Formats: sequence, structure tokens, C-alpha cells
Amino acid sequence: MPELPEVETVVRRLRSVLPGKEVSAIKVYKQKSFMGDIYELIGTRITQVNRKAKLIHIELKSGKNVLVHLKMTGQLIYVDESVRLGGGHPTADWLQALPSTHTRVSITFSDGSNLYFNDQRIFGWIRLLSPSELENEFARYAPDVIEESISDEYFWDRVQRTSRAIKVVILDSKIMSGLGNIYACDALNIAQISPYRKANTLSKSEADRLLDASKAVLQKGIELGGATIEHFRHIDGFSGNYQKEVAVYGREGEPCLNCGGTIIKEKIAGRGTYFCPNCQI
DNA sequence: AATTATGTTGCGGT
DNA sequence: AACCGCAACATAAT
Repeated sequence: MPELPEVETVVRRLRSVLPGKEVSAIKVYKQKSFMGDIYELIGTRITQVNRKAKLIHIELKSGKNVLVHLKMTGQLIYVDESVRLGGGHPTADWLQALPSTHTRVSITFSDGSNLYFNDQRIFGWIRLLSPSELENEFARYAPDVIEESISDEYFWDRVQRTSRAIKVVILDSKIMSGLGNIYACDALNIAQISPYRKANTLSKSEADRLLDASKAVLQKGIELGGATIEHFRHIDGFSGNYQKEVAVYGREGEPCLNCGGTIIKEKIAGRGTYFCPNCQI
């Protein structure tokens, strides 16, 4: 589920509550979801929260690092005393039902607040890593789409080197990180390029257009607090708003916002792909 | 009731 | 090496 905008939304909110907190207890409900020794975490304090690609990096004063990948259905939900007291909080009931059947790990802080890692499908994980292990993990991902190093020149170079479908290329985190299925479909629609096009058949101006659209959809996603299609939630249980303004994702049978054509859904590289066959050439 | 779908990514095979 | 297809898993919808 979560793509770059959703992860960024979570990171920004975590950054506003976690730094300075001391870990007092951890519960691992599902072994597969947590890799590391929980005793290296207990008693340490959080210094920073950052994001790289779709990874959430929580840095500890001890020098260790907590790395979280939400994969398809992961959520990080933060519950503190103000939520417990209710106080008209719109999602208070939902928050107070935690831990739930989908809670895989919970982290308790010394002030009594809790961070819950929920993950229905158990593809996501939390790992405890040394600085060098963290570097190795980060090195597996190319820079984020929205970083300046992903320039028109860089993208054009990579696009020319492969005949894979362009949709597969923009989803490839070895080329650039951050786009997932929703934002990739939307970027291709905005750039009016067919997801089936072989990458090396794009013109320079098409490649520029597609990179621009890719950066723009991710920025818009961040501004709207991510897309809540099914599982994604903010750390306080609220939904994002991007799904209300999607270009094509989930809009099968509805009109294309570019040309009024009818949006269709086909499977490309195993993923449901929404696009307008009229204007996406 | 069985089949198909789901936002990610890593692996094993060609 | 590049590329493709599927598996990891739970659940909801057809």
C-alpha cells in the first residue's frame, strides 16, 4: 500500500512526537515482523525520524537504528494519554481497540504512550540495524524520484537503456524510488504515455514530461496526506486525501481527466493498471 | 465455495 | 545481465 507520499506522511507525524522518547517495553506478537534483539532497544532514546525510499528510519541515541517497511498493509499508529481520554477524538474508538488482531509489534515508551505496528498481510517488517547494516540497506535503493539527483538527463539515460514497459521502469527502485502502483498509473496518465510503451521508444520530451509528472504526483500526494484506499492511515488513525483526487487509479469506466476517454484496467507485469487508451499513446 | 484481487519487493529461473 | 513471473500472507469481493 504505502508509497512515498504515505510513508512521508507517517514520518513527518512521527517526527513530531517520537524524538526524545525512551523505549520501555516491546511486545512482538508475530515473530516474522521483528528482526533483532528487543533488549538492545529497551532503555534507549529516540533521536530522529527520517525516510529513504519507502523505508522509515528511527534513529536511537545508542547508535542503533530501527528500520520499518510497511510493504502492502503496514500501519504505524501512535496512541498517547490524550487519545486514551477520548476528548472527542474522531478515531478514539478505533485507537483504543489496539492492540488488534493485526497488531504485530508494539513499542511502549516511558511516558506510557505506545506505537503499534499493524500489518494484515505480514509482508512488512521492523529491523534493528547497526549503522553499517543501515547503510547497506539504504544502498539497495536508488534516490527518491523527488530528489534533484533524479534529473531529466539521468532519467533519459536510464530510459534509453531498456526495452521494458515504461511502467515497469518507473516502478523500479534501482532506477528511482518512491513510485508505487497508484502514483505510477497517475503519472503516466498525466504525461499521456501508455504504460505499455517500451521505455526506449520514448522521445526526450516524453521522458521529460513523465519525470515531471512523476515528481508532481508524489508532491501532490504528500500535500494531501497520502492516499487511503484500504489500509493506509495516519499515525492518529486519520485517512489521507489523495484518493479523492486520483487521475486514474481505481477509476475504471470513468472519464479521463485529460480527454474524456473511458479509463480501462489491464494487468501489466502482474499489477492492475489503470489508463486511458484514448490519450495515453 | 472457489477464484481473484490487493498499495511491495525479492527470489529463482530463462 | 536483463528480464519475467511468482511467492510471501490475510482478507474481501465476485
